[in-house]
Amino acid sequence: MNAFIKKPPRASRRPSAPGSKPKRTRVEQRDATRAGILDAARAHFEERGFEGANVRAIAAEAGVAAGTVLLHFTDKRDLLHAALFEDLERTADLAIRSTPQADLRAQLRHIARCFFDYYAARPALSRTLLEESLLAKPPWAGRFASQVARVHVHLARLVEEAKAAGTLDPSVDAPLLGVSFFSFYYFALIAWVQGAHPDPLALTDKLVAVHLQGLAPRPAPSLTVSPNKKGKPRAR
Amino acid sequence: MNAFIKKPPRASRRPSAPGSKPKRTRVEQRDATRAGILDAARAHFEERGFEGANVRAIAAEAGVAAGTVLLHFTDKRDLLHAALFEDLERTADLAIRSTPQADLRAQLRHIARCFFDYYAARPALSRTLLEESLLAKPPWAGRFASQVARVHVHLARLVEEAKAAGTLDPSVDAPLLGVSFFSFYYFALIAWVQGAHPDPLALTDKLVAVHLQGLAPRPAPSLTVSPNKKGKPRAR
DNA sequence: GCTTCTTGATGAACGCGTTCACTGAACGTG
DNA sequence: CACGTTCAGTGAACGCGTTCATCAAGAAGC
Repeated sequence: MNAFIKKPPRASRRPSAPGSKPKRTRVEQRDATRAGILDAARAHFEERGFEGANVRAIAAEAGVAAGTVLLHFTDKRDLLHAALFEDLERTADLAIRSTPQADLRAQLRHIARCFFDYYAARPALSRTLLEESLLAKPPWAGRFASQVARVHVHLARLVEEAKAAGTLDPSVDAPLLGVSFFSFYYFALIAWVQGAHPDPLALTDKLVAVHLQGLAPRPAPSLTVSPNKKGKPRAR
Repeated sequence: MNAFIKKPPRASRRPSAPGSKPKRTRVEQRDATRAGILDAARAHFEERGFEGANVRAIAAEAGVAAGTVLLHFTDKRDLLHAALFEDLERTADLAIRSTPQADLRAQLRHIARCFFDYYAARPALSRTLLEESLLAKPPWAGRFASQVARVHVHLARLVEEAKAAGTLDPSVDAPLLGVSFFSFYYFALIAWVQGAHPDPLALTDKLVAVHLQGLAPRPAPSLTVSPNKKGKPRAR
């Protein structure tokens, strides 16, 4: 600008709240601005979806300039993740922490339900959140993968427990069974998001049930038999 | 424009090819323009990916204005699908037509390979093509779903044949087994696209193998046993 | 306390997807 | 053949995500 003209202080210099705020450190300032942007982002994204929300409106609600948003977050997608990933992390924590002592099928059903609840609570965002959890680019891809890995470890532990309890054949590959579960879970979620299936939990449970049935302990080939043995899969 | 000034004819009035072209019908013109745009779109999308390609550059290569592209196609995504969906349809046709007479596992492996080859041939586009095949919006969602349904019918037929041949338990739900296959196939493809797994075909095959093992015919509970019976799943 | 450095913030400019007012040639009709 | 209509095509304008030159206030150094 023209150096001879002293510009007046800019309007809304700080993120606005009525009445002046005491001076604060840069870190406090940065954190407060970031928190305000995230709050506004959550509200906008959840209400209008990812594409329906726009950065200028989010910035306006946070009381900052659009450029400020992009100073704190790499881009619009980064903002979405920063706003909502913590909720997904809490969901994973809950799924792990609250897994009941029950048969494996019920446990897997419980875990699936926790995640489905997360998506069901955000219908306008479910497609984008799912898309990103599956196909995000670095660095978020790594974070989603870590989260899946965390749940996967938990699943493998549940599988080992089922083997020890005799409800799964000892030869079952626990990590691979975890991958099967994730396959069913994601397919059901995609079908739900696309409106092709109304109840992703029921579909997941069904697929899991058939898969687990096939992994039930089988008698060793033997001349000794027990008339009480259950062996026939449920017809469907 | 100023009615008193006669504008010279616009440059590149028609989609350009050196030398004048004979007059042609509107339908011919429309189809020729559309084909030229699709050719340019394929080249740009395959080379630079969906986001790396831009509509103005595609239009320039097709010898038309950007607005012309949007006259023929709803938006940039519609252009992508119009450019590449036929290839995916041919891939599905090939997968169905060339399924060998073999055990079910080999047949499913073959089908998966055909589709994986389609994605592998377009590395720059694989993520977007996969994303769209899973999560596209109408009307393309319907088209992708129809295609999946077509393959699903084929899978169910293969499953019934396996049941008839005695390699699957008669109680197996053929459509549900098809859904399991799609779950494994998509999970493996996502893992590949994300760089989390180098060989989607091997992963799919592994998941399918375990699943099918669990659906092998089981002896009815009986006092009669055959020492030759194979029954233990492969340990992993 | 002053000077210099660092960094949080700004908002206009830019790139690109999309819209739309306008153009002109093909088409249909009298 | 003339003329009104239809529609393929145009490209500037617009919306929105992102960039970047600039500003100003906190922090560090002397």
